[in-house]
Amino acid sequence: MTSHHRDFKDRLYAQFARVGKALGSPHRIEILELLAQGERPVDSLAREMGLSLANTSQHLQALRQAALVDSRKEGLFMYYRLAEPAVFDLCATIRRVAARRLADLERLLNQHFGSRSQPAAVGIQDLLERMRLGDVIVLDARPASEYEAGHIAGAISVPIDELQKRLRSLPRDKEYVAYCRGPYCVYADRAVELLTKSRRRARRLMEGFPEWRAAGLPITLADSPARHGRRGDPVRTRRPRRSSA
Amino acid sequence: MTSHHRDFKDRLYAQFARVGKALGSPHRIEILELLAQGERPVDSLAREMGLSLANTSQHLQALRQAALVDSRKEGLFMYYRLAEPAVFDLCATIRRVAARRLADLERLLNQHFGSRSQPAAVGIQDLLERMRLGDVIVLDARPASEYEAGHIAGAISVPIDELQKRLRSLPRDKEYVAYCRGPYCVYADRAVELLTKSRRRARRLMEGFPEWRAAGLPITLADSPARHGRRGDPVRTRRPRRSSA
DNA sequence: CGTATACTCAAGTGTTCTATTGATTACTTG
DNA sequence: CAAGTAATCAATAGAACACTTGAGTATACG
Repeated sequence: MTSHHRDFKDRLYAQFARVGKALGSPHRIEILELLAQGERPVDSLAREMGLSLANTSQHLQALRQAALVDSRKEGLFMYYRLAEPAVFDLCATIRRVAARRLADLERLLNQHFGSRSQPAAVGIQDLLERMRLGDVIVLDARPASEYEAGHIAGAISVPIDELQKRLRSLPRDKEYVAYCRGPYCVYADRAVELLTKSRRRARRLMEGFPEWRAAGLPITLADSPARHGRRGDPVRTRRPRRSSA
Repeated sequence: MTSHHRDFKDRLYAQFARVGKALGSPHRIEILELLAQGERPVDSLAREMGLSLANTSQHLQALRQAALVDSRKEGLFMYYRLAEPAVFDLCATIRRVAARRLADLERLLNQHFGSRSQPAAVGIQDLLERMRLGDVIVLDARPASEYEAGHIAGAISVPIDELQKRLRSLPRDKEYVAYCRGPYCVYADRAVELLTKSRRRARRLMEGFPEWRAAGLPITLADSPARHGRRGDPVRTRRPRRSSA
């Protein structure tokens, strides 16, 4: 009975460790954070992360083996997504533990953000309150495809790369709250910087879209599957009829 | 800026992956689950898990590097404990994802528990309700040292190995709820089995002590540091004066 | 039907991880 | 101070892992 019981325990913990193993690679964590924004095809991930296609594919296989992601094929593209909301919880908890306990991480963050002379970040509850009062513009600084896949209800999409040239079309009399992928994403910081330089009041949301969604707050989802073109290309989905462009 | 930014991201995710890596070994997960019951010295962990002392120590170093555990020295013994409650959340989330998504795990559990003809398990809320009504005996089936380190307020300690011989001292007119280390621990199942065989009404608590504590429900903590003797030995703490035993 | 594209697979290589062994350190006790 | 115990350290062999490269598969498109 005892050795049989050992055997059961070993198998049991081996299963749990399958999930843990998948979380043991920096690249795989990054993939999960990206997929938390919405589903994406392999080559889009590979390009963003600077990995080879084959390597990215292999990491995705590893994540699938650990049951952390699912996929769906559409034409040539294989779209991967988080298998369930709990997977994002996993990432968030890891971040929380790391942030609280790892001195190296704190040093790294101080070094990178330390000298930011920005207005304090806004919390999710603060933003909710503000939105109810209606005196705020919520600005999504992520790439357009991520906005399309899902965004905070009522937010406008201004990808960080386009903000500069779209500045003049943005009203001056409102206060801005910019958000992006998460607490460690810099897009919102850059947006706040640009907005502040142009004499607008702006602050960043501390959290990102995934945290907002996980809190069960109102979001707008894509009506059709996400689209991911390469930078600069005209975005193509299935069946592009050039006459209808 | 871009390559510098890549560098930052790489360092950032490397930090998160430090935590993930620590969760990638079955033995380390088991250690964390044991430490969730309360602090323990190295050799006590090693003996329970059937690992060598050196190996166990190394795993603990790995966990410490990932900032998941802390330690404290008392005499010859080095007591390890979870660094913070969020570490248990991590384990619990991993279990949840694995339970929902891994077919292998489901198969393993069916194979091991599948044929259990036991009364349905009780949830934490059910138990709370019952305790308020006062018609239930809450029985802690874990080893005495874990009970001493912390247990559900009002529970009695009946380690599973002693239950058989203590049966006659247990009242027959009450209903029992047995709990142990967690949902995959079998101590409570065995306790229910023995109690049922002796014509008592008994059910197990679905969750274990760590889940109860994580829910913020009332517990009783050790007044003094935990003690872990080897089986059968008289429990020794610091400064044992044989006259006062 | 041929070409291009997105992805996967398989093999190879260098690295990292795990567990063992034996030695060493730290502390307690007599 | 010598002996015993808990734990760590150091060295090592074998396994597992990550990334590359090149080939192979499936789908789309002209």
